[in-house]
Amino acid sequence: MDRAAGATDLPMPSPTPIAEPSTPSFSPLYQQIKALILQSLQAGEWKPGEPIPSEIELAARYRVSQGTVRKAIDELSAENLVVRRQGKGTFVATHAEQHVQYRFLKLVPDAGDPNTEGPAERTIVDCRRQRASAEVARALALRTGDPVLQVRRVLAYGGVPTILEDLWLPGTPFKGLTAERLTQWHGPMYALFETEFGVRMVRAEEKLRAVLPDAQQARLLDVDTATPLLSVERVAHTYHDTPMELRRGLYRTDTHHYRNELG
Amino acid sequence: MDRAAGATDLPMPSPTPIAEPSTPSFSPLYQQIKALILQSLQAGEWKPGEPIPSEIELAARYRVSQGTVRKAIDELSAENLVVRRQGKGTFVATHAEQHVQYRFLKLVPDAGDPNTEGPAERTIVDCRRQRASAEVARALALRTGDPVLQVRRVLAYGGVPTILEDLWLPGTPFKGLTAERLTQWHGPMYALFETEFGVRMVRAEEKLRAVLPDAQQARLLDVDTATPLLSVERVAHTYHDTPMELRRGLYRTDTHHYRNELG
DNA sequence: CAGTGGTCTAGACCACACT
DNA sequence: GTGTGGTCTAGACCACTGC
Repeated sequence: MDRAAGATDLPMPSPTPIAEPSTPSFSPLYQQIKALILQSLQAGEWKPGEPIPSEIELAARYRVSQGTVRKAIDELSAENLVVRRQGKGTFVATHAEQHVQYRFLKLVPDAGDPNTEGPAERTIVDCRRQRASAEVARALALRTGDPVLQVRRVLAYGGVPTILEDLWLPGTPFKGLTAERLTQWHGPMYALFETEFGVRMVRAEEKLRAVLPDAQQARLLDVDTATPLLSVERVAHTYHDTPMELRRGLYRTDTHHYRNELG
Repeated sequence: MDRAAGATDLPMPSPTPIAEPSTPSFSPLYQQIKALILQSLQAGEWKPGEPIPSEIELAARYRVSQGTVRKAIDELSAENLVVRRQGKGTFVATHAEQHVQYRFLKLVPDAGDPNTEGPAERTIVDCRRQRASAEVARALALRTGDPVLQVRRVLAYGGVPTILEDLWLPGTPFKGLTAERLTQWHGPMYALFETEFGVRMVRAEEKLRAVLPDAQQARLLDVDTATPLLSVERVAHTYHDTPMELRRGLYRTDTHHYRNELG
């Protein structure tokens, strides 16, 4: 069913937006608008932290009613791609904001709230360019042998090493990322990815397992090899579900736990 | 700011619903409607799986526009308390539905999708009434010594014991729950809670840790005591965030893993 | 004050499911 | 066809922000 309409009547809207790029399929108007906004988001038309145009402006731009734009933004907001602030505007979400910092880190101390714990002490153990193994290539949608960047780091709380992480990043988007850059950066790593490389992590999935560390891992976390650790394998995605990071974490769960909400 | 209004003008709505019970505070109209619907839900006015009144009916009942009811139901739907079905109606959500069965179980097989795995083989190891320890009482918002029901069971997949669970349930709402009832029931345990005891689990939070089993736990899971296991402590809540179940699970993660989505 | 998002209404039409 | 939820519009007013 085509929705094309000769807009002659007044209450008869023209549900076909004049669309800047062309949208292929047919779905509710607000979904099309959402897709268009998403494109602009991905294209970097508005940067993280910046306001996007007001609902009225967007309604005019796409030739739809404000209510339709509203519903599109509602969904983007529900997906944490955008943040609404009454009286001010709608802003591109960012990992740099104080409120939602470390959104993807679910490890919290057993006692006391995560905010009083203070930031982790970070140590970059290793940072090297290399070629993607088959496994890494699959996770990052690359080809085996493509250049990747591997980072290994330790996070400690109150002097106690608690998290050991290995990261793999696709080489091309992260050209220029060095151990020094990582060391000097203060704040969430994903915020650095945004500001320095224009890569915004939007969604991630994790696989959790209980494992024993090998000798090297045990040493870095200051535990013995019989201490069970929480293994967290994460694939983080940017817009359009493009995988952009593989992360393997080992968490000590003697003083912390992984907190999860089930809706 | 009071919203009371003498509805004389036409486009001037009367945002104060005639409200059946009285709603205490002041919030957007649709929030008040949502709260009213929630009350009916909790009171069991409509049972799980049954349709709630149509949007038009509810709009008439509460003296608001359909759009306002719609927004209220939108939120209830987003919170999985209610399920909309186009052309049919809006239904009270239930754990008995095929599609969202085992919504709270995040353990999935490493290979193959969870649906082909088939249902777990369930074994009730223990089921007894006893008095709440301080710890259990705190989790369930009871007093120490209050009657509780404790259940221990093992879930196996393809003959391999994979999950060992201890459950604590408040004694009063679950009066009459026996090992026999549990054994004879086929389907999700939360579905049994709904149909037999009118307790609908709505939300839960979990704390995950990597641990080693004690001798008895190891035996029940057919592993040795050096095998790291995923410990999952869950508190499940019914309406209004009332805790109704404490569950401690031990998951084998050699063939399965705990899958989590980060938005 | 003007501009933004947030709420509410009213009415039209569409898509879907029963009967 | 009737009734349900789903989409879209238009317009009014409210609440918050910042000039």
